[in-house]
Amino acid sequence: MKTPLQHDTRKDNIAFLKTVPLFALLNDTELEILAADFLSYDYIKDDILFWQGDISSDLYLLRQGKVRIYKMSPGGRETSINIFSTGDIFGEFAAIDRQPRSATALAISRCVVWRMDGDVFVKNLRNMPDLALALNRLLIGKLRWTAEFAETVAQYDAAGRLLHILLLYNEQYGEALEEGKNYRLELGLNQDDLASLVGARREWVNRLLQNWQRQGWMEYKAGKIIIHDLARMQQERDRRLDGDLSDLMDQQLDE
Amino acid sequence: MKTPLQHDTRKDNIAFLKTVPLFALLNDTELEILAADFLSYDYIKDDILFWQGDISSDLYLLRQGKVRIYKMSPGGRETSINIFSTGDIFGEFAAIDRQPRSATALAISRCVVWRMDGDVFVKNLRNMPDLALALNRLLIGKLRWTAEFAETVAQYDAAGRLLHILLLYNEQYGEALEEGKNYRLELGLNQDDLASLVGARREWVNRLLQNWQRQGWMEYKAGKIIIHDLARMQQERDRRLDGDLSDLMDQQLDE
DNA sequence: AATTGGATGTGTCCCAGAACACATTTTTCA
DNA sequence: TGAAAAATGTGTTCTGGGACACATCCAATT
Repeated sequence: MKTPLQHDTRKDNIAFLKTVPLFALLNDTELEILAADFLSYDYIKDDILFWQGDISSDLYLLRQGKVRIYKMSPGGRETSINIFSTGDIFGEFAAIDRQPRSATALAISRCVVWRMDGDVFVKNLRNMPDLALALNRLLIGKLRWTAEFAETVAQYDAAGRLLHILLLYNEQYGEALEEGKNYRLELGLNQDDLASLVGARREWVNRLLQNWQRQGWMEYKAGKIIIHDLARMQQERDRRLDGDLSDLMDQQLDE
Repeated sequence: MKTPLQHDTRKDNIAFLKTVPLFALLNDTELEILAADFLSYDYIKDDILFWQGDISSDLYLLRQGKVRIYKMSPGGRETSINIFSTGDIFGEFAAIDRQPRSATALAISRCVVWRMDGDVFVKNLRNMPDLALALNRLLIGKLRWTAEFAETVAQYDAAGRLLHILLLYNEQYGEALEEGKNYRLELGLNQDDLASLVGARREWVNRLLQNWQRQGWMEYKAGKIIIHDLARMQQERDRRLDGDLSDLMDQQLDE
Protein backbone atom coordinates (compact mmCIF):
# COMPACT_ATOMS: atom_id res chain seq x y z
CA MET A 1 0.00 0.00 0.00
CA LYS A 2 2.87 2.35 0.61
CA THR A 3 5.10 3.59 -2.13
CA PRO A 4 7.65 6.33 -1.71
CA LEU A 5 7.20 9.39 -3.85
CA GLN A 6 8.48 8.83 -7.36
CA HIS A 7 11.46 11.06 -7.91
CA ASP A 8 11.46 10.77 -11.64
CA THR A 9 8.30 12.90 -11.75
CA ARG A 10 9.71 15.74 -9.69
CA LYS A 11 8.69 18.41 -12.14
CA ASP A 12 5.11 17.17 -12.10
CA ASN A 13 5.06 17.10 -8.37
CA ILE A 14 6.20 20.69 -8.06
CA ALA A 15 3.68 21.75 -10.64
CA PHE A 16 0.99 19.96 -8.68
CA LEU A 17 1.98 21.61 -5.41
CA LYS A 18 1.71 24.99 -7.08
CA THR A 19 -1.95 24.32 -7.78
CA VAL A 20 -2.67 23.85 -4.08
CA PRO A 21 -3.73 27.19 -2.57
CA LEU A 22 -1.85 26.55 0.64
CA PHE A 23 1.40 26.31 -1.32
CA ALA A 24 0.70 28.70 -4.16
CA LEU A 25 2.87 31.51 -2.85
CA LEU A 26 5.96 29.47 -2.14
CA ASN A 27 9.06 29.56 -4.30
CA ASP A 28 10.53 26.56 -6.07
CA THR A 29 13.16 25.87 -3.46
CA GLU A 30 10.51 25.68 -0.78
CA LEU A 31 8.29 23.51 -2.92
CA GLU A 32 11.17 21.12 -3.52
CA ILE A 33 11.60 20.73 0.19
CA LEU A 34 7.91 20.08 0.72
CA ALA A 35 7.75 17.62 -2.13
CA ALA A 36 10.62 15.71 -0.58
CA ASP A 37 8.86 15.61 2.77
CA PHE A 38 5.69 14.08 1.39
CA LEU A 39 5.36 10.34 1.02
CA SER A 40 2.83 8.91 -1.37
CA TYR A 41 0.39 6.17 -0.44
CA ASP A 42 -2.25 4.35 -2.43
CA TYR A 43 -5.63 3.45 -1.04
CA ILE A 44 -8.55 1.61 -2.52
CA LYS A 45 -12.22 2.37 -2.07
CA ASP A 46 -13.37 1.88 1.51
CA ASP A 47 -9.90 2.05 3.05
CA ILE A 48 -9.77 4.09 6.21
CA LEU A 49 -7.01 6.71 6.29
CA PHE A 50 -7.52 7.41 9.98
CA TRP A 51 -10.15 6.93 12.63
CA GLN A 52 -11.83 9.48 14.81
CA GLY A 53 -9.92 9.35 18.09
CA ASP A 54 -6.58 8.27 16.57
CA ILE A 55 -3.62 10.16 17.84
CA SER A 56 -1.71 10.28 14.60
CA SER A 57 -0.68 13.72 13.43
CA ASP A 58 0.20 13.47 9.77
CA LEU A 59 -0.91 16.06 7.27
CA TYR A 60 -2.71 14.79 4.19
CA LEU A 61 -2.75 16.10 0.66
CA LEU A 62 -4.95 14.37 -1.86
CA ARG A 63 -3.08 13.78 -5.08
CA GLN A 64 -5.85 11.82 -6.69
CA GLY A 65 -9.30 10.53 -5.74
CA LYS A 66 -11.94 11.36 -3.19
CA VAL A 67 -12.03 11.08 0.56
CA ARG A 68 -14.96 11.48 2.88
CA ILE A 69 -14.49 12.80 6.39
CA TYR A 70 -17.23 12.02 8.84
CA LYS A 71 -17.94 11.98 12.48
CA MET A 72 -19.99 9.78 14.72
CA SER A 73 -22.08 10.99 17.62
CA PRO A 74 -22.26 8.86 20.76
CA GLY A 75 -25.51 7.46 19.37
CA GLY A 76 -23.65 6.14 16.34
CA ARG A 77 -25.16 8.62 13.95
CA GLU A 78 -23.22 10.49 11.35
CA THR A 79 -23.10 14.14 12.31
CA SER A 80 -21.08 15.88 9.67
CA ILE A 81 -19.38 15.25 6.44
CA ASN A 82 -16.80 16.73 4.19
CA ILE A 83 -15.73 15.41 0.90
CA PHE A 84 -12.25 16.17 -0.29
CA SER A 85 -10.92 15.69 -3.75
CA THR A 86 -7.71 16.19 -5.69
CA GLY A 87 -5.68 19.10 -4.39
CA ASP A 88 -7.36 19.32 -1.02
CA ILE A 89 -5.53 19.33 2.27
CA PHE A 90 -6.82 17.76 5.43
CA GLY A 91 -5.59 16.63 8.80
CA GLU A 92 -3.94 19.99 9.55
CA PHE A 93 -5.60 20.18 12.95
CA ALA A 94 -3.89 17.22 14.49
CA ALA A 95 -0.61 18.09 12.81
CA ILE A 96 -0.50 21.31 14.74
CA ASP A 97 -2.27 20.80 18.01
CA ARG A 98 -1.66 17.10 18.55
CA GLN A 99 -5.20 16.45 19.63
CA PRO A 100 -6.80 13.16 18.61
CA ARG A 101 -8.45 13.06 15.19
CA SER A 102 -11.89 14.61 15.45
CA ALA A 103 -13.30 12.57 12.57
CA THR A 104 -12.75 9.51 10.45
CA ALA A 105 -11.34 9.69 6.92
CA LEU A 106 -12.58 7.16 4.41
CA ALA A 107 -11.46 6.70 0.82
CA ILE A 108 -14.53 6.67 -1.39
CA SER A 109 -12.57 5.88 -4.54
CA ARG A 110 -9.07 4.76 -5.40
CA CYS A 111 -6.80 7.43 -3.98
CA VAL A 112 -3.27 8.59 -4.13
CA VAL A 113 -2.56 10.38 -0.91
CA TRP A 114 0.48 12.38 0.05
CA ARG A 115 1.32 12.37 3.69
CA MET A 116 3.70 14.52 5.67
CA ASP A 117 4.70 13.82 9.22
CA GLY A 118 3.22 16.34 11.64
CA ASP A 119 6.56 17.34 13.14
CA VAL A 120 8.05 17.81 9.73
CA PHE A 121 5.14 19.98 8.72
CA VAL A 122 5.58 22.15 11.78
CA LYS A 123 9.26 22.45 11.01
CA ASN A 124 8.41 23.62 7.53
CA LEU A 125 5.87 26.06 8.86
CA ARG A 126 8.56 27.53 11.03
CA ASN A 127 10.98 27.89 8.15
CA MET A 128 8.57 29.25 5.60
CA PRO A 129 6.78 32.37 6.73
CA ASP A 130 4.61 32.36 3.65
CA LEU A 131 3.45 28.86 4.40
CA ALA A 132 2.47 29.79 7.94
CA LEU A 133 0.62 32.83 6.67
CA ALA A 134 -1.16 30.84 4.01
CA LEU A 135 -2.23 28.34 6.64
CA ASN A 136 -3.55 31.14 8.82
CA ARG A 137 -5.53 32.40 5.92
CA LEU A 138 -6.90 28.97 5.18
CA LEU A 139 -7.94 28.44 8.78
CA ILE A 140 -9.61 31.81 9.00
CA GLY A 141 -11.60 31.05 5.89
CA LYS A 142 -12.82 27.81 7.42
CA LEU A 143 -13.53 29.53 10.71
CA ARG A 144 -15.62 32.27 9.17
CA TRP A 145 -17.61 29.69 7.29
CA THR A 146 -18.07 27.39 10.25
CA ALA A 147 -19.00 30.20 12.61
CA GLU A 148 -21.55 31.53 10.19
CA PHE A 149 -23.03 28.11 9.90
CA ALA A 150 -23.09 27.55 13.66
CA GLU A 151 -24.89 30.81 14.18
CA THR A 152 -27.61 30.16 11.65
CA VAL A 153 -28.54 26.51 12.24
CA ALA A 154 -30.60 27.23 15.31
CA GLN A 155 -32.64 29.83 13.45
CA TYR A 156 -34.13 27.36 10.99
CA ASP A 157 -36.82 24.77 11.42
CA ALA A 158 -36.11 21.21 10.28
CA ALA A 159 -37.04 21.89 6.67
CA GLY A 160 -34.94 25.03 6.60
CA ARG A 161 -31.96 23.20 8.03
CA LEU A 162 -32.25 20.45 5.46
CA LEU A 163 -32.43 22.96 2.63
CA HIS A 164 -29.58 24.93 4.14
CA ILE A 165 -27.33 21.91 4.34
CA LEU A 166 -28.24 20.58 0.93
CA LEU A 167 -27.59 23.96 -0.65
CA LEU A 168 -24.28 24.36 1.15
CA TYR A 169 -23.11 20.96 0.06
CA ASN A 170 -24.30 21.71 -3.41
CA GLU A 171 -22.17 24.84 -3.46
CA GLN A 172 -19.14 22.84 -2.51
CA TYR A 173 -19.66 19.54 -4.22
CA GLY A 174 -22.50 19.98 -6.65
CA GLU A 175 -21.87 19.50 -10.32
CA ALA A 176 -23.64 22.09 -12.41
CA LEU A 177 -25.78 20.77 -15.23
CA GLU A 178 -27.10 24.19 -16.07
CA GLU A 179 -25.35 26.93 -14.15
CA GLY A 180 -27.54 28.57 -11.54
CA LYS A 181 -30.40 26.17 -12.07
CA ASN A 182 -29.74 22.42 -12.35
CA TYR A 183 -27.19 20.50 -10.37
CA ARG A 184 -26.27 16.95 -9.59
CA LEU A 185 -25.12 16.28 -6.04
CA GLU A 186 -23.93 12.85 -5.09
CA LEU A 187 -23.10 12.60 -1.42
CA GLY A 188 -23.92 8.95 -0.90
CA LEU A 189 -26.06 9.81 2.10
CA ASN A 190 -29.28 7.98 2.69
CA GLN A 191 -32.31 9.58 4.31
CA ASP A 192 -31.20 8.36 7.69
CA ASP A 193 -27.87 10.14 7.35
CA LEU A 194 -29.54 13.30 6.18
CA ALA A 195 -31.89 13.15 9.14
CA SER A 196 -29.08 12.89 11.64
CA LEU A 197 -27.23 15.74 9.95
CA VAL A 198 -30.11 18.13 10.48
CA GLY A 199 -31.35 16.71 13.76
CA ALA A 200 -34.64 15.42 12.44
CA ARG A 201 -36.34 12.05 12.07
CA ARG A 202 -35.86 9.98 8.97
CA GLU A 203 -39.59 9.89 8.31
CA TRP A 204 -39.81 13.63 8.33
CA VAL A 205 -36.89 14.01 5.96
CA ASN A 206 -38.62 11.56 3.71
CA ARG A 207 -41.82 13.61 3.70
CA LEU A 208 -39.92 16.81 3.03
CA LEU A 209 -37.93 15.37 0.15
CA GLN A 210 -41.03 13.95 -1.41
CA ASN A 211 -42.84 17.21 -1.01
CA TRP A 212 -40.08 19.13 -2.79
CA GLN A 213 -39.93 16.46 -5.41
CA ARG A 214 -43.65 16.88 -6.06
CA GLN A 215 -43.05 20.63 -6.38
CA GLY A 216 -40.52 19.78 -9.04
CA TRP A 217 -37.72 21.55 -7.18
CA MET A 218 -35.50 18.53 -6.78
CA GLU A 219 -35.25 14.80 -6.90
CA TYR A 220 -33.79 12.30 -4.48
CA LYS A 221 -32.90 8.80 -5.53
CA ALA A 222 -30.57 6.42 -3.69
CA GLY A 223 -28.33 9.09 -2.26
CA LYS A 224 -28.18 11.05 -5.49
CA ILE A 225 -29.76 14.47 -5.54
CA ILE A 226 -30.76 16.35 -8.65
CA ILE A 227 -31.64 19.97 -8.16
CA HIS A 228 -34.13 21.18 -10.70
CA ASP A 229 -34.73 24.69 -9.45
CA LEU A 230 -31.96 26.15 -7.34
CA ALA A 231 -33.55 29.58 -6.97
CA ARG A 232 -36.77 28.10 -5.68
CA MET A 233 -34.94 26.07 -3.06
CA GLN A 234 -32.91 29.04 -1.88
CA GLN A 235 -36.05 31.10 -1.68
CA GLU A 236 -37.79 28.44 0.35
CA ARG A 237 -34.81 28.19 2.70
CA ASP A 238 -34.79 31.93 3.31
CA ARG A 239 -38.52 31.95 3.83
CA ARG A 240 -37.95 29.67 6.78
CA LEU A 241 -35.68 31.99 8.68
CA ASP A 242 -37.03 33.63 11.80
CA GLY A 243 -37.21 37.14 10.43
CA ASP A 244 -39.53 36.06 7.63
CA LEU A 245 -41.29 39.33 6.91
CA SER A 246 -44.12 37.63 5.08
CA ASP A 247 -44.08 36.79 1.41
CA LEU A 248 -45.80 38.70 -1.33
CA MET A 249 -47.08 35.83 -3.38
CA ASP A 250 -47.93 33.03 -1.05
CA GLN A 251 -46.83 29.57 -1.90
CA GLN A 252 -49.58 27.28 -2.99
CA LEU A 253 -50.10 25.29 0.19
CA ASP A 254 -50.33 22.06 -1.73
CA GLU A 255 -50.60 18.45 -0.72
CA MET B 1 -10.20 58.72 23.80
CA LYS B 2 -6.90 57.77 22.26
CA THR B 3 -3.71 57.73 24.23
CA PRO B 4 -0.42 56.33 22.98
CA LEU B 5 1.04 53.49 24.95
CA GLN B 6 2.82 54.68 28.08
CA HIS B 7 6.49 53.98 27.73
CA ASP B 8 7.34 54.38 31.36
CA THR B 9 5.53 51.10 32.08
CA ARG B 10 7.43 49.06 29.52
CA LYS B 11 8.32 46.31 31.94
CA ASP B 12 4.67 45.87 32.89
CA ASN B 13 3.64 45.77 29.29
CA ILE B 14 6.09 43.02 28.46
CA ALA B 15 5.00 41.08 31.50
CA PHE B 16 1.40 41.45 30.39
CA LEU B 17 2.12 40.25 26.87
CA LYS B 18 3.76 37.16 28.32
CA THR B 19 0.47 36.22 29.95
CA VAL B 20 -1.30 36.19 26.58
CA PRO B 21 -1.19 32.66 25.16
CA LEU B 22 -0.64 33.92 21.64
CA PHE B 23 2.59 35.60 22.75
CA ALA B 24 3.69 33.26 25.49
CA LEU B 25 6.45 31.59 23.50
CA LEU B 26 8.09 34.72 22.19
CA ASN B 27 11.37 36.04 23.50
CA ASP B 28 11.82 39.47 25.04
CA THR B 29 13.16 41.09 21.92
CA GLU B 30 10.10 40.04 20.00
CA LEU B 31 7.80 41.14 22.78
CA GLU B 32 9.44 44.57 22.80
CA ILE B 33 8.70 44.92 19.13
CA LEU B 34 5.10 43.91 19.59
CA ALA B 35 4.64 46.20 22.57
CA ALA B 36 5.92 49.07 20.47
CA ASP B 37 3.50 48.25 17.69
CA PHE B 38 0.45 48.34 19.92
CA LEU B 39 -1.34 51.59 20.61
CA SER B 40 -3.53 51.92 23.64
CA TYR B 41 -7.06 53.30 23.57
CA ASP B 42 -9.61 53.89 26.28
CA TYR B 43 -13.28 53.18 25.85
CA ILE B 44 -16.21 53.64 28.14
CA LYS B 45 -19.19 51.38 28.55
CA ASP B 46 -21.31 51.19 25.40
CA ASP B 47 -18.62 52.46 23.06
CA ILE B 48 -18.43 50.56 19.81
CA LEU B 49 -14.95 49.38 18.85
CA PHE B 50 -16.02 48.39 15.36
CA TRP B 51 -19.19 47.62 13.47
CA GLN B 52 -20.15 44.54 11.58
CA GLY B 53 -19.36 45.31 7.95
CA ASP B 54 -16.52 47.75 8.68
CA ILE B 55 -13.47 47.23 6.59
CA SER B 56 -10.92 48.06 9.23
CA SER B 57 -8.30 45.41 9.87
CA ASP B 58 -6.70 46.18 13.21
CA LEU B 59 -5.94 43.48 15.71
CA TYR B 60 -7.27 44.01 19.23
CA LEU B 61 -5.84 42.94 22.55
CA LEU B 62 -7.85 43.67 25.66
CA ARG B 63 -5.65 45.14 28.34
CA GLN B 64 -8.50 45.79 30.74
CA GLY B 65 -12.28 45.44 30.77
CA LYS B 66 -14.86 43.44 28.88
CA VAL B 67 -16.00 43.51 25.29
CA ARG B 68 -18.96 41.79 23.75
CA ILE B 69 -18.95 40.67 20.14
CA TYR B 70 -22.31 40.20 18.52
CA LYS B 71 -23.93 39.84 15.20
CA MET B 72 -27.24 40.85 13.77
CA SER B 73 -29.29 38.56 11.60
CA PRO B 74 -31.31 40.08 8.76
CA GLY B 75 -34.29 40.05 11.11
CA GLY B 76 -32.43 42.33 13.50
CA ARG B 77 -31.98 39.69 16.12
CA GLU B 78 -28.77 39.10 17.94
CA THR B 79 -27.36 35.79 16.80
CA SER B 80 -24.11 35.19 18.51
CA ILE B 81 -22.02 36.51 21.24
CA ASN B 82 -18.59 36.22 22.58
CA ILE B 83 -17.40 38.02 25.57
CA PHE B 84 -13.76 38.87 25.77
CA SER B 85 -11.97 40.00 28.85
CA THR B 86 -8.49 41.02 29.91
CA GLY B 87 -5.82 39.21 27.94
CA ASP B 88 -8.07 38.14 25.08
CA ILE B 89 -7.31 38.77 21.44
CA PHE B 90 -9.91 39.50 18.82
CA GLY B 91 -10.17 40.90 15.36
CA GLU B 92 -7.52 38.55 13.98
CA PHE B 93 -9.73 37.53 11.10
CA ALA B 94 -9.89 40.86 9.39
CA ALA B 95 -6.23 41.52 10.13
CA ILE B 96 -5.27 38.57 8.02
CA ASP B 97 -7.86 38.13 5.34
CA ARG B 98 -9.01 41.73 4.92
CA GLN B 99 -12.64 40.76 4.81
CA PRO B 100 -15.15 43.14 6.40
CA ARG B 101 -15.79 42.68 10.12
CA SER B 102 -18.20 39.82 10.62
CA ALA B 103 -19.57 41.19 13.88
CA THR B 104 -19.82 44.26 16.04
CA ALA B 105 -17.61 44.81 19.09
CA LEU B 106 -19.12 46.64 22.02
CA ALA B 107 -17.42 47.68 25.25
CA ILE B 108 -19.55 46.49 28.14
CA SER B 109 -17.38 48.16 30.75
CA ARG B 110 -14.61 50.70 30.80
CA CYS B 111 -11.87 49.21 28.68
CA VAL B 112 -8.27 49.68 27.87
CA VAL B 113 -7.72 48.25 24.44
CA TRP B 114 -4.46 47.72 22.61
CA ARG B 115 -4.65 47.95 18.87
CA MET B 116 -2.19 46.92 16.23
CA ASP B 117 -2.51 47.82 12.60
CA GLY B 118 -3.36 44.81 10.45
CA ASP B 119 -0.40 45.25 8.11
CA VAL B 120 1.97 45.60 11.00
CA PHE B 121 0.60 42.45 12.54
CA VAL B 122 1.12 40.52 9.33
CA LYS B 123 4.65 41.87 9.12
CA ASN B 124 5.28 40.61 12.63
CA LEU B 125 3.75 37.24 11.81
CA ARG B 126 6.16 36.96 8.94
CA ASN B 127 9.15 37.83 11.10
CA MET B 128 8.28 35.69 14.08
CA PRO B 129 7.76 32.05 13.22
CA ASP B 130 6.64 31.27 16.74
CA LEU B 131 3.97 33.90 16.53
CA ALA B 132 2.60 32.49 13.31
CA LEU B 133 2.60 29.03 14.81
CA ALA B 134 0.88 30.20 17.94
CA LEU B 135 -1.77 31.88 15.84
CA ASN B 136 -2.31 28.68 13.90
CA ARG B 137 -2.76 26.85 17.13
CA LEU B 138 -5.20 29.44 18.41
CA LEU B 139 -7.26 29.28 15.23
CA ILE B 140 -7.36 25.52 15.25
CA GLY B 141 -8.61 25.57 18.81
CA LYS B 142 -11.41 27.93 17.86
CA LEU B 143 -12.19 25.87 14.80
CA ARG B 144 -12.45 22.62 16.70
CA TRP B 145 -14.69 24.26 19.24
CA THR B 146 -16.92 25.96 16.71
CA ALA B 147 -17.25 22.89 14.54
CA GLU B 148 -18.17 20.76 17.51
CA PHE B 149 -20.74 23.31 18.48
CA ALA B 150 -22.22 23.52 15.01
CA GLU B 151 -22.57 19.77 14.83
CA THR B 152 -24.30 19.38 18.15
CA VAL B 153 -26.81 22.25 18.19
CA ALA B 154 -29.18 20.59 15.80
CA GLN B 155 -29.30 17.48 17.97
CA TYR B 156 -30.89 19.25 20.92
CA ASP B 157 -34.40 20.50 21.50
CA ALA B 158 -34.88 24.11 22.59
CA ALA B 159 -34.32 23.37 26.26
CA GLY B 160 -31.21 21.35 25.49
CA ARG B 161 -29.83 24.13 23.34
CA LEU B 162 -30.39 26.70 26.03
CA LEU B 163 -28.66 24.55 28.62
CA HIS B 164 -25.88 23.78 26.18
CA ILE B 165 -25.21 27.42 25.50
CA LEU B 166 -25.47 28.49 29.11
CA LEU B 167 -23.07 25.78 30.18
CA LEU B 168 -20.60 26.60 27.43
CA TYR B 169 -20.62 30.26 28.33
CA ASN B 170 -20.28 29.33 31.94
CA GLU B 171 -17.18 27.31 31.13
CA GLN B 172 -15.67 30.29 29.41
CA TYR B 173 -16.89 33.21 31.39
CA GLY B 174 -18.41 31.84 34.56
CA GLU B 175 -16.92 32.83 37.85
CA ALA B 176 -16.76 29.87 40.23
CA LEU B 177 -18.28 30.44 43.64
CA GLU B 178 -17.78 26.84 44.64
CA GLU B 179 -15.76 24.90 42.10
CA GLY B 180 -17.81 22.34 40.19
CA LYS B 181 -21.07 23.44 41.73
CA ASN B 182 -21.92 27.14 42.03
CA TYR B 183 -21.09 29.77 39.49
CA ARG B 184 -21.96 33.33 38.68
CA LEU B 185 -22.34 34.16 35.02
CA GLU B 186 -22.99 37.70 33.96
CA LEU B 187 -23.57 37.98 30.24
CA GLY B 188 -25.86 40.98 30.24
CA LEU B 189 -28.30 39.13 28.00
CA ASN B 190 -32.01 39.48 28.52
CA GLN B 191 -34.45 36.69 27.80
CA ASP B 192 -35.02 38.03 24.33
CA ASP B 193 -31.34 37.76 23.52
CA LEU B 194 -31.15 34.27 24.94
CA ALA B 195 -34.15 33.26 22.87
CA SER B 196 -32.61 34.45 19.65
CA LEU B 197 -29.34 32.73 20.50
CA VAL B 198 -31.00 29.35 20.74
CA GLY B 199 -33.64 29.92 18.10
CA ALA B 200 -36.62 29.86 20.44
CA ARG B 201 -39.33 32.26 21.53
CA ARG B 202 -38.78 34.57 24.44
CA GLU B 203 -41.82 33.22 26.26
CA TRP B 204 -40.53 29.71 26.06
CA VAL B 205 -37.13 30.69 27.38
CA ASN B 206 -38.91 32.42 30.21
CA ARG B 207 -40.83 29.28 31.09
CA LEU B 208 -37.72 27.12 30.93
CA LEU B 209 -35.69 29.43 33.12
CA GLN B 210 -38.44 29.62 35.68
CA ASN B 211 -38.82 25.89 35.65
CA TRP B 212 -35.14 25.35 36.36
CA GLN B 213 -35.25 28.02 38.97
CA ARG B 214 -38.09 26.21 40.70
CA GLN B 215 -35.98 23.04 40.58
CA GLY B 216 -33.31 24.99 42.37
CA TRP B 217 -30.76 24.39 39.62
CA MET B 218 -30.16 28.01 38.77
CA GLU B 219 -31.41 31.53 39.03
CA TYR B 220 -31.90 34.23 36.44
CA LYS B 221 -32.20 37.84 37.37
CA ALA B 222 -31.72 40.81 35.06
CA GLY B 223 -29.15 39.17 32.85
CA LYS B 224 -27.24 37.67 35.73
CA ILE B 225 -27.22 33.93 36.08
CA ILE B 226 -26.37 32.03 39.22
CA ILE B 227 -25.82 28.34 38.79
CA HIS B 228 -26.71 26.41 41.90
CA ASP B 229 -26.21 22.88 40.68
CA LEU B 230 -23.89 22.50 37.73
CA ALA B 231 -24.01 18.71 37.64
CA ARG B 232 -27.79 18.68 37.50
CA MET B 233 -27.81 21.09 34.59
CA GLN B 234 -25.23 19.11 32.66
CA GLN B 235 -27.18 15.95 33.29
CA GLU B 236 -30.38 17.55 32.08
CA ARG B 237 -28.62 18.82 28.95
CA ASP B 238 -27.29 15.36 28.12
CA ARG B 239 -30.66 13.79 28.76
CA ARG B 240 -31.99 15.91 25.94
CA LEU B 241 -29.67 14.60 23.28
CA ASP B 242 -31.09 12.35 20.60
CA GLY B 243 -29.42 9.16 21.73
CA ASP B 244 -31.03 9.38 25.18
CA LEU B 245 -31.21 5.71 26.10
CA SER B 246 -33.72 6.31 28.88
CA ASP B 247 -32.82 7.28 32.41
CA LEU B 248 -32.67 4.96 35.38
CA MET B 249 -34.28 7.18 37.94
CA ASP B 250 -36.81 9.33 36.23
CA GLN B 251 -36.95 12.98 36.96
CA GLN B 252 -39.88 14.04 39.00
CA LEU B 253 -42.12 15.33 36.25
CA ASP B 254 -43.14 18.28 38.32
CA GLU B 255 -46.19 20.45 38.11
C1' DA C 1 -36.57 -17.55 -7.86
C1' DA C 2 -36.64 -17.33 -3.30
C1' DT C 3 -34.85 -15.31 1.06
C1' DT C 4 -33.34 -11.53 3.59
C1' DG C 5 -32.10 -7.17 5.13
C1' DG C 6 -31.66 -2.44 4.27
C1' DA C 7 -33.79 1.73 2.47
C1' DT C 8 -38.16 4.18 1.64
C1' DG C 9 -43.08 5.39 1.90
C1' DT C 10 -47.47 6.44 4.78
C1' DG C 11 -51.01 6.66 8.40
C1' DT C 12 -52.11 8.00 13.16
C1' DC C 13 -51.42 9.99 17.49
C1' DC C 14 -49.73 13.44 20.41
C1' DC C 15 -46.64 16.81 22.71
C1' DA C 16 -42.95 20.50 22.69
C1' DG C 17 -43.01 24.78 21.60
C1' DA C 18 -44.70 28.66 18.44
C1' DA C 19 -48.24 32.46 18.26
C1' DC C 20 -51.00 35.71 20.27
C1' DA C 21 -52.76 38.41 23.99
C1' DC C 22 -52.39 40.53 27.99
C1' DA C 23 -50.90 41.36 33.12
C1' DT C 24 -47.23 42.70 36.04
C1' DT C 25 -42.80 44.19 37.36
C1' DT C 26 -38.48 46.84 36.76
C1' DT C 27 -35.80 50.48 34.71
C1' DT C 28 -35.08 54.68 32.82
C1' DC C 29 -35.13 59.38 32.64
C1' DA C 30 -37.57 63.78 32.28
C1' DT D 1 -41.30 61.05 41.77
C1' DG D 2 -44.20 59.88 38.22
C1' DA D 3 -44.91 58.34 33.61
C1' DA D 4 -43.38 55.79 29.79
C1' DA D 5 -40.71 52.08 28.14
C1' DA D 6 -38.40 47.72 28.76
C1' DA D 7 -38.30 43.46 30.54
C1' DT D 8 -40.70 39.72 32.50
C1' DG D 9 -44.63 36.47 33.66
C1' DT D 10 -48.87 33.59 32.37
C1' DG D 11 -53.00 31.58 30.07
C1' DT D 12 -54.84 29.70 25.80
C1' DT D 13 -54.78 27.97 21.27
C1' DC D 14 -52.73 25.85 17.37
C1' DT D 15 -49.11 23.25 14.57
C1' DG D 16 -44.56 21.23 13.13
C1' DG D 17 -42.63 17.35 13.57
C1' DG D 18 -41.34 13.40 16.88
C1' DA D 19 -42.78 8.45 18.00
C1' DC D 20 -44.50 4.25 16.63
C1' DA D 21 -46.23 0.87 13.49
C1' DC D 22 -46.29 -1.12 9.40
C1' DA D 23 -46.28 -1.59 4.24
C1' DT D 24 -43.49 -1.44 0.19
C1' DC D 25 -39.53 -1.58 -2.56
C1' DC D 26 -35.33 -2.50 -3.71
C1' DA D 27 -30.36 -4.99 -4.05
C1' DA D 28 -27.49 -8.43 -2.57
C1' DT D 29 -26.76 -13.43 -1.63
C1' DT D 30 -27.47 -18.45 -2.32
